[in-house]
Amino acid sequence: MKRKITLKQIARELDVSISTVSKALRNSEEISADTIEKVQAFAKLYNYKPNNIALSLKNRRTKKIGVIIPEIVHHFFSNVIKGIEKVANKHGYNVIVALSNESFDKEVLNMEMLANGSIDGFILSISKETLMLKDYHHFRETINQGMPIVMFDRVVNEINCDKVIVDDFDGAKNAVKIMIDGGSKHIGIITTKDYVSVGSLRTNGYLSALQLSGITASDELVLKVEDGLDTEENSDKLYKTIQSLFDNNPQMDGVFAVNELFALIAMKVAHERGIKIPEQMQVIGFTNGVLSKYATPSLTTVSQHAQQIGEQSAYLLIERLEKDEDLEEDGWKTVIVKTDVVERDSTK
Amino acid sequence: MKRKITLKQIARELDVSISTVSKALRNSEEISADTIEKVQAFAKLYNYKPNNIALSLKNRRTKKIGVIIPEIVHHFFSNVIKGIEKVANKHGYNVIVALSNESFDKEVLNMEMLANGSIDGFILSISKETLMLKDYHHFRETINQGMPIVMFDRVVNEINCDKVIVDDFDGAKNAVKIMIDGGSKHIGIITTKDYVSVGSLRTNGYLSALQLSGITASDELVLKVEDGLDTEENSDKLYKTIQSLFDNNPQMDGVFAVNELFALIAMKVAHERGIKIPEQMQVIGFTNGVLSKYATPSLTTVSQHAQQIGEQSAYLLIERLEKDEDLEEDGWKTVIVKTDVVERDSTK
DNA sequence: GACATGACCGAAAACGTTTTCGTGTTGAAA
DNA sequence: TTTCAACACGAAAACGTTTTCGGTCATGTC
Repeated sequence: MKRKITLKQIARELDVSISTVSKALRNSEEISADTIEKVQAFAKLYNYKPNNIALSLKNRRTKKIGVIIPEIVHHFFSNVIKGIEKVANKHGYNVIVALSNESFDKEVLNMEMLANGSIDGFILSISKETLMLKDYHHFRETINQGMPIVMFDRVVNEINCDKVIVDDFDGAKNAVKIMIDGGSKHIGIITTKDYVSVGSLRTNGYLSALQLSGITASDELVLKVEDGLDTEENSDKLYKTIQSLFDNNPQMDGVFAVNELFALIAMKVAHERGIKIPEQMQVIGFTNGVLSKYATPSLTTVSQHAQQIGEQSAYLLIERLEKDEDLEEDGWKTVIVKTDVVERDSTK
Repeated sequence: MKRKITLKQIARELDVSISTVSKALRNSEEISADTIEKVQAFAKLYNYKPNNIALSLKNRRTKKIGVIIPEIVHHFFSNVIKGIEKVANKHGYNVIVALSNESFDKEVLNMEMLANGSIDGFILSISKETLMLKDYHHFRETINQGMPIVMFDRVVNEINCDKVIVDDFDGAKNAVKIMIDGGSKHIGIITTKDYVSVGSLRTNGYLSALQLSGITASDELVLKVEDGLDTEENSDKLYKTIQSLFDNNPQMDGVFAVNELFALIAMKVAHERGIKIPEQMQVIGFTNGVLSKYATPSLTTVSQHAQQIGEQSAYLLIERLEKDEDLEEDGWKTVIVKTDVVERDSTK
């Protein structure tokens, strides 16, 4: 098995020094035209590419950004990454993705693997388990060692760093308001446990919208889905949980779900029970993915502009990376990206 | 901004040599218990972690696997990655993901970025654009430079490497047979252009099933969707294309779609036209993701055992990586992972 | 007292780059 | 012939590790 060719090999082959080869390849003024041509021809022939590892070691920077996301399958994260890549590539950075699968251990592990030299900075969204455990030591350590972090979507106040978030509260409030305007009186919400920051923010937005319209909230109508139920294995349990929301609230005429999956299942349950959407029940989801568009009926959603979130995150990180090293430490920014409600056929 | 602590700094601080520190940290016999304790305590205090870049350079291996996939959002790829990670982690490897977004240029770019030192080997699924252009030079070059590649799902005969594929032909054949057994006489297929290998294999399976049952195939019933229509921006065009399949074939009573999205849209179109599923039309998709399960009605699919595909790919790659370098070159393996039909409510 | 034996530690090379500084060889000016 | 710049190139250090090969002691043995 052949190895990649190195400067040293080229040098030996052409009977010049390593330095000469290096300079020739970068068209240095110091090297004669003859030598430059000779070296470049040889390098091209053997398809020489500088070894990135050696370069990283020498420059103490990799020009790579590490992205850690909880789940790869959500359309939201996919678009965030698209946004990150767009900005990163424009600035000469590459993007590397690792997954936490919503697990604390994997998050820590993957961060350690990348932090020790593989990348220059992180863009990440915190896993559910981490949020539940409230153990943020790995973020602190990473930052302490001089590696910047930008958090998006699922952020946490306890850590000082740049952040990009969505106006979850207002987004939820607007969505619920639309349902109220459409005539819904008994609106249920399918959300996550409160430790997921965006979940609780959206829940509060929901409550606020109800209050503004003089509707008294009912605990019965609030379903906080336990963690781990949104995996393939536990899908039946999730299904039953949502069915019970319908069982407990026969008068329910609207559902606000904090993600696409929850909304889809709610529509499926409604369909099974002969509840007509949107006539007898309106449904709105959060996150504007493909599922919403192709659901039957198509789902009204709160769109998050995921790509924009990615772009903003990349900007913040690169700005910090390119800034003069030991300048002022603080001045962490938090960028808020607005949401829009995309109305489709699941609302009136 | 603090930098990560290095062996050299520890050595200076403790007034010993770098070698001593290195050995002490690895509990070498050569070092006295006193020194070991002193060094380890200091290292722990300052949270010393060896610099992976330096290690990679020295060892000429990174213990990292690079995965390149066309699209992050498909449940299929998500599960493949899960499988890869499972096996990789068990063998002490880490996994790094990069996206091609179905683009040839990004595929080449990302491979180059990872190939030059960042990883030990690739596991990848070829982008549609690459398949269309039939330009495989980047795969050849990578392999020539001694970096092994394992291809999965979308593979290509022109390249010699280990491969993991699905029995697309048989899977499609079985699926169509189920619809025929269920009474469908005019079965349409929504597939991709032929250069996507799995697309054409599935098309052939469909044709074979028809032939076996004495049904003559009709060109009208075969819809080969153009590339690029399955992105968010072009979703309307895709929609219209599928509508035209219905328009051209009013007698159609069955649809076989080569992916989840196509199947979902077909169901949506059927629903709009008042066609009852499965009574008046049966639908089967390929790939068993969440969408199928939660569609209304739930979708019968050909399940691909994505995780198993990932595991097999990782096994093949690691086996090759750990093998004695300059042993026999060839003997490329192709592993076939079987499919199963998961029957749900969209078939009788 | 000479010598071997361990115990403990350090110097240096190597991985592949880039870059700074130095050095030798020209040809021309003095 | 000497001197000096310009030109073309090489040596070496540095990035952070691991590992091989010695080296320096003190101790024990005869």
